[in-house]
Amino acid sequence: MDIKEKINLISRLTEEVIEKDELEFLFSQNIPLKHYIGLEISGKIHLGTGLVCMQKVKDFADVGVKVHIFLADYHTWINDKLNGDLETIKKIAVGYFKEGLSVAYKCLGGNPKDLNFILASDFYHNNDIFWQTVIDVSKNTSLSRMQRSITILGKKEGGEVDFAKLLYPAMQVADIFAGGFHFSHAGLDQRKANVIARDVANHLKFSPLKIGDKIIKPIAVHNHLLLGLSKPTGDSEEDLQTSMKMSKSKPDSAIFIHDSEDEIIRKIKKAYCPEKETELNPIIDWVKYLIFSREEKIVIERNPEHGGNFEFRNFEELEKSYKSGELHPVDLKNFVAGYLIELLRPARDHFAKSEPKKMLEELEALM
RNA sequence: CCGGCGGUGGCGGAGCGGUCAAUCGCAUCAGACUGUAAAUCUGACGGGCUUGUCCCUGCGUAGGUUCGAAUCCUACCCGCCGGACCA
Repeated sequence: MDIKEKINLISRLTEEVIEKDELEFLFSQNIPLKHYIGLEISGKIHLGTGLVCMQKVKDFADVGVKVHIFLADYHTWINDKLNGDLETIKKIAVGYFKEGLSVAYKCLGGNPKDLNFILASDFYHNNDIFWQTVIDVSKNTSLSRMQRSITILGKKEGGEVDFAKLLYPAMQVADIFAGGFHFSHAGLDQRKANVIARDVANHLKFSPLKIGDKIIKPIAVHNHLLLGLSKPTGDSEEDLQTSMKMSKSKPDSAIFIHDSEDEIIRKIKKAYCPEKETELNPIIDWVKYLIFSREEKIVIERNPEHGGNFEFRNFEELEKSYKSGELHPVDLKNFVAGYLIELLRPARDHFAKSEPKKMLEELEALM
């Protein structure tokens, strides 16, 4: 694969790559490149993580970058998820979570053996460099900036938090440097951490990121955040933005990788999906990011009485048809539900087996 | 540790001695309307059933006062704010 193709693959369907110009330099270096994505062990794996993030992970793997999934148990603890109990979180991380991400990767056609999992607490154990880097990052970042950055934990800016939460961004940034990762991949919501990483990159004493003698900044790759299935609400633009994201805490706004066929159908059926409207329309969003990310062409079935089947060769064609009113929400929904049922079959089957099933049930008992 | 304020249903938030299972808003669920959803309207929304001017549980926890307490008193726990301490 030539460099141009690599750059295209890494950049495709992302919200942004900071800075895209630096990709060419990196790929031309002929050194092993390392990718990182940190994930909190916050609950069941939904399609945002399982399919969108993992698709990008696969893009990295496909261009020959070594991919690392950082199971952020400490961060999860700080963020009070799963009862804020570190031992429980660890167990779920190396059990359910690892299992789930692997099988999600498989759904996308990847080989789970390519995934390198790192448990945060293992990584931190007896790791002076990491803790020194935490302090190093902190010394190069102001308190107010850290306070603003708590949005990466899903907290409202300016909200009340315990002090540990202010440690979180510094730890996340330190993960990148202490691990020596060239690519910091995350959802767009994690932008603040990655921007801090780039801002402090030239000032770190303990573990600057280097190629040869040259200090480089980690390249931030931010993937799209899938829209939730419920109607976005809120007065301010900001509220609107947050309310439309898929969220584990809103049970029916998300589909989980192991949801049953009936659940998938039920959730899609009750999904917000205004006719002719393609902005803020979750079903349209899903078609773009979950389906056209992997299909050259799709055929949508439609009752002959409504005019017969459709064939679309790219998202733009579908979008145009939908906007015109030609493609009806119900036909689109049926297609998406059917597609997801097939795509997720390996995950569903896997979590029907006794061991994984037990892991899932243990997790559900905690929520 | 001291002081102030506060802890009510999934959430927000009324009530401040009886008529309180607790106004109201949101969320949720069901139905009507649309080839989906949304919006709108109707109903349900602590639990139970024999569905009733029925029973049980209930307003941070434990006691107390009172014929009667979510409402008053005491202690304790938790949260926020301020202060004190600071080798």
